[in-house]
Amino acid sequence: MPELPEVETIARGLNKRVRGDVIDSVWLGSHREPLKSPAQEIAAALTRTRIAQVRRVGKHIVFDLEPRRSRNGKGSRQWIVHLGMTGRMLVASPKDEVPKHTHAIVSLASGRELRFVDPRRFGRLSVVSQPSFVGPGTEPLTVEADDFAKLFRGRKTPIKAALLNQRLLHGVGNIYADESLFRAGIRPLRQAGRLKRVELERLRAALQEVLQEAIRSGGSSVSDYVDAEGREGFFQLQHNVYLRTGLPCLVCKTPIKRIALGGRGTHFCPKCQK
DNA sequence: CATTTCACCTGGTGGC
DNA sequence: TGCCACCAGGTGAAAT
Repeated sequence: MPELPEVETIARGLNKRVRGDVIDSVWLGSHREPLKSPAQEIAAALTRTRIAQVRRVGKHIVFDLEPRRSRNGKGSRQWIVHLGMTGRMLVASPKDEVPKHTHAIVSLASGRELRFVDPRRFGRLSVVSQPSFVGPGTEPLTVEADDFAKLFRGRKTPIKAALLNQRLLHGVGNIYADESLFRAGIRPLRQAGRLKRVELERLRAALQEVLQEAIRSGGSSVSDYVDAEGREGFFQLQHNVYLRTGLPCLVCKTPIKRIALGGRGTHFCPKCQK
């Protein structure tokens, strides 16, 4: 569900609301899919730790946990949450009704709860103990021109597929790949390695603009997405191509085309994008 | 390696 | 109303 702007919005909201709070106890549901390690291990690693901060890395929410001051403490850990397609991470009150598909409830010393809800169960919870969690790829918001160009050098795959590859740029998903290619005037099927330097620079600028604007709008709520407080984003109102199949291009009125690329719906304007 | 395809899930929508 | 096909912010394993 959520891409970089949505995860950024959620992580900022969580950081604001639960930074400094202490995890008292953890309940995990019976479905195995959302857990990357045994429930016991995850619950044990989280229980009685303080949340030092919450941040985003790629599409992951990272809770930096302060080490417990016990003799056998293993040092600092991170609780890593990936929301998959339909995951939500919500700050709630224990009095609030627990929605269907709730897979984890983390009770905080402040009396509130963190709830992980995910109907499709593509999301994942894990705990790592590296000092700093680094994502699979390069951060799109800050990547510079030379590094950006280098990522695509020699690649025969379509540029859209390359944008979705988390080992290259992490955080870009289907909405913002389509939207940034539209803004850059580049067709999704163009071979990544054959893009000219000026096109790559247009693409980098377009991608960073569209991600920043989406963060300012609190993300795109297409179906499930809400932030940590349960509020929808509104960047979907500014989409130029995503899910606009057959509708007139907002620039030239040509109907927006939809193709399947690597199993993902891909939307573009056949006239504006070359 | 790089690239492509498909399975993993539930739920909403639209056609008949 | 029901049934069915298709679609959906994502990955990761297996095949090519």
